[in-house]
Amino acid sequence: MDMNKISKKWQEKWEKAKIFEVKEDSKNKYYVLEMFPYPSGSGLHIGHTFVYTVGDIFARFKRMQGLNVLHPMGYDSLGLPAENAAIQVNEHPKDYTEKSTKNFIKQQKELGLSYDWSRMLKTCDPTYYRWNQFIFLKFFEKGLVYRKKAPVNWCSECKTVLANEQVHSGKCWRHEKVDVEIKQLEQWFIKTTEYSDELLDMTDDLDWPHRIKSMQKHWIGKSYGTEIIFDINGEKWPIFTTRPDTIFGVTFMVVSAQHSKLDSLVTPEQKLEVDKFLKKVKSVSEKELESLEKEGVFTGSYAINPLSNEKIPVYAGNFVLAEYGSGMVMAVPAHDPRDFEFAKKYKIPIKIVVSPNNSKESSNLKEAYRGHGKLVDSGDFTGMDNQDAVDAVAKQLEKIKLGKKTTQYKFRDWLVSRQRYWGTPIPIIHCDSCGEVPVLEKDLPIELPQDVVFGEGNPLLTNEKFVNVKCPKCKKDAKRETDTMDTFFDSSWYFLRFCDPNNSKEMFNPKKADYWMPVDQYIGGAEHACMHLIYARFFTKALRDLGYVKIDEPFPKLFNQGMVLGEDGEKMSKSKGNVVDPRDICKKYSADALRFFLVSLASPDKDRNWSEKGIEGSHRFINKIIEYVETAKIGKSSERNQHKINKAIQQVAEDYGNFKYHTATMKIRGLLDGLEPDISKEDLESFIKIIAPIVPHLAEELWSNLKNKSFVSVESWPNCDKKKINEQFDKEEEFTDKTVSDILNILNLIDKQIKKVYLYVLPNDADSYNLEDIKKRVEKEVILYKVNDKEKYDPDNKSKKAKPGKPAIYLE
RNA sequence: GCGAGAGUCCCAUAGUCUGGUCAAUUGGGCAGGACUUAAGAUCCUGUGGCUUAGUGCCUACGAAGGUUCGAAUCCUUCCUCUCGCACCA
Repeated sequence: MDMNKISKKWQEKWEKAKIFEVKEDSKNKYYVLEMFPYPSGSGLHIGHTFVYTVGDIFARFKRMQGLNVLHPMGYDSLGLPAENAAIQVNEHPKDYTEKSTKNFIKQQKELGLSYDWSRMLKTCDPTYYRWNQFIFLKFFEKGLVYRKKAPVNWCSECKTVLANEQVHSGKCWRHEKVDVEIKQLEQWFIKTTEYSDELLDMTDDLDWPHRIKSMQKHWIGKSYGTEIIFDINGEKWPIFTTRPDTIFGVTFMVVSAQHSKLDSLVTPEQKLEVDKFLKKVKSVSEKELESLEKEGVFTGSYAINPLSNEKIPVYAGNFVLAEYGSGMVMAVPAHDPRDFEFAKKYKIPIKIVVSPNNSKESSNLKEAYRGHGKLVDSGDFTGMDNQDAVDAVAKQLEKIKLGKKTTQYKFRDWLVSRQRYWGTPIPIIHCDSCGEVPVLEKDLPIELPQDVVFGEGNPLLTNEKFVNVKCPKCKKDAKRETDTMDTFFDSSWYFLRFCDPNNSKEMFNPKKADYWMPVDQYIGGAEHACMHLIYARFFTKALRDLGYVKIDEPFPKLFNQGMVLGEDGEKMSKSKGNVVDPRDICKKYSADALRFFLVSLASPDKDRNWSEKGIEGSHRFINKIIEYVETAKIGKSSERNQHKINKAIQQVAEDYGNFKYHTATMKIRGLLDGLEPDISKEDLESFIKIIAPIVPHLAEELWSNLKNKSFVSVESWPNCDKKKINEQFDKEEEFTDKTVSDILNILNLIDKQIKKVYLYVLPNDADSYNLEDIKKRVEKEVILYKVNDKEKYDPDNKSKKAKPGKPAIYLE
């Protein structure tokens, strides 16, 4: 059997018969989706192959279970890497992307993935991204989009700003060597924080891997505390603290060096010092900032402690985040390690206000005390347990209207504008008189102009026709926004577009979205925990509140597949030379062998190492399947076969449904191993159906060889006839194995020439041994007696040693 | 530091939720055998230790304790590893 020919044949037949295309109907729907790829020039890598295989097996299984399965595929084809790659080879990003996408599609088809190709979408098509623009405008109308000058993350390699989510440990998510710089720039933001609470609360109900949920929760990072208002120069400055109980220990304040109102705090005498400090802070990246020693400078201003009325100096510091809380903190060096470090450095007094033993001596304090204790030196609160004081102080502040209990989030609004070409143009026009004016809906899409010059700065600025426009409001000369949208905007709603991908009137028909959504099973890598998965959830909620969808969550179930590592257990990389190209594997062995191998290695959620020996093993197994089916005697199934098949129908279904493909392959191996040649057509067909989700091409071929006209891919999963399951057969297998093992063991131990093997079994067990099988395996003549057989040949009187499941043995 | 997860017989992996049927699944490797002129493919067997005509015993599922008649499986503590977040006040 030429597997490659077969694969191609069936791929063509599937496509021609459109068997994976679906419409809304009365059947129960099931939406299976793998995160769509970013099509790169280098083609599909083995990791892609793996996720799509994982998703495809699931989709195929659900389809066979009779569900109306939507399984679409698309391409996240706008974005920076394509732009950069295209520039490097001196091509236009559009042409470059088109080529890459074509290549991806070709390779995916070669894997036999059961997509509804009629729904294929590409985010770089204006027919798609016009709806990005539409959504942007709707968000704008609703007040979910705004422009603001803020300290933002800048990647010098990407030459654009980045969202918070795209900064990983101070580095650009795409350039692990590039430190992100903080710049003050005017940028577009999406008010993702509007949904902080809902995003946080609803994570609990999601059927997602623990760690993804915990990562998201962390990312949103809700903390409960108290807002306290300090008076500085007659102005009210709120700060956020989780430790209001230590308010009497505040000996200084620190405002972020990036704080927009820092200037107003700096006195003329301190201006020089502060400027010097700011210059120094500016030149360091966020990453360095983290490892850096805490530094600061006195601003010259003083704050008034609302409870003690003490006058406390205000510093500007490099360790306070401008964007968290109010960008200023109250510093309690005795009870906070950061404040302690700072106070020691600048010789600021340290005042103990919480003590486990009433001690107030701070001069020999080695580190901040963060434990519990009684309040000391704390006015009316002195003597109170500090945990009780958290509430008591908050209450008191509330009473005098200088504070209140509140919550804070780490989560920030999403910075969506990018100073690059290959993205969705932001549909806004800047007018000197009218300000930021949204493009009219009828003017959408704002298409990306082809004619631009790539070089320094945003290429879109080089197309004057694109930039110079009339203001939609006052018709005067105006400038088009040249920033484009973050690529994550595109992927935040593509799953909705799949419900109605060719609609040119609406972004999707609401009824269709109602039918298909939510995505019943989403599948993808963990790297998107705090990026795509948060944005997509936000979009769904925002679109719900705009009336476009009815669901609250797009992906109630998420499955994270593991990584495919190189043979050496390292991440595959060109420099390590451990890269495996799926195309080569397909050619050498077949798509089915690759699919089978990838899922047979380990449970799909775990990492796995590539193994050349392993793929050979899978290839061998596939040949074994072919060999069996071709030599099977079709007629009536032996009872043992009926038992084995029916048991497998049940067990494998359970494994497929729970992403336990690895154990499914183990059971399939076990099944084939024990199948006898005599089998009914129906049982043989069941066997083919069982393997079909993993090795679909082979299954179709075997299926059609049985003179079936239909596609096994859309046949229904076989019914398990429980009456046919008879554990006696498993017992027999076990007894037989053990007996063979025993006989061979004895043969090994003695060196007599043996011709005959006599077995003496307990009468009850007599049917539990497969004598033929034993003969074949020990390659000797075997004679079996019941122990109570009067006529038996037993010169050594061995028969008395027989036990349940264990015959007595005599050799001669 | 905080959070999530994991540690099983040469390697990988199943079993852990629902304790006994577990020296423990499956693949790979290795070893022996069958087939073959030979090789390959295929098939059978073995692969913790000692021991034995198929037996029995010991040691074992990261370490140490505990619960139990009984633990790879439940509880406690510890160690190691992986991943994510990280000056969030």
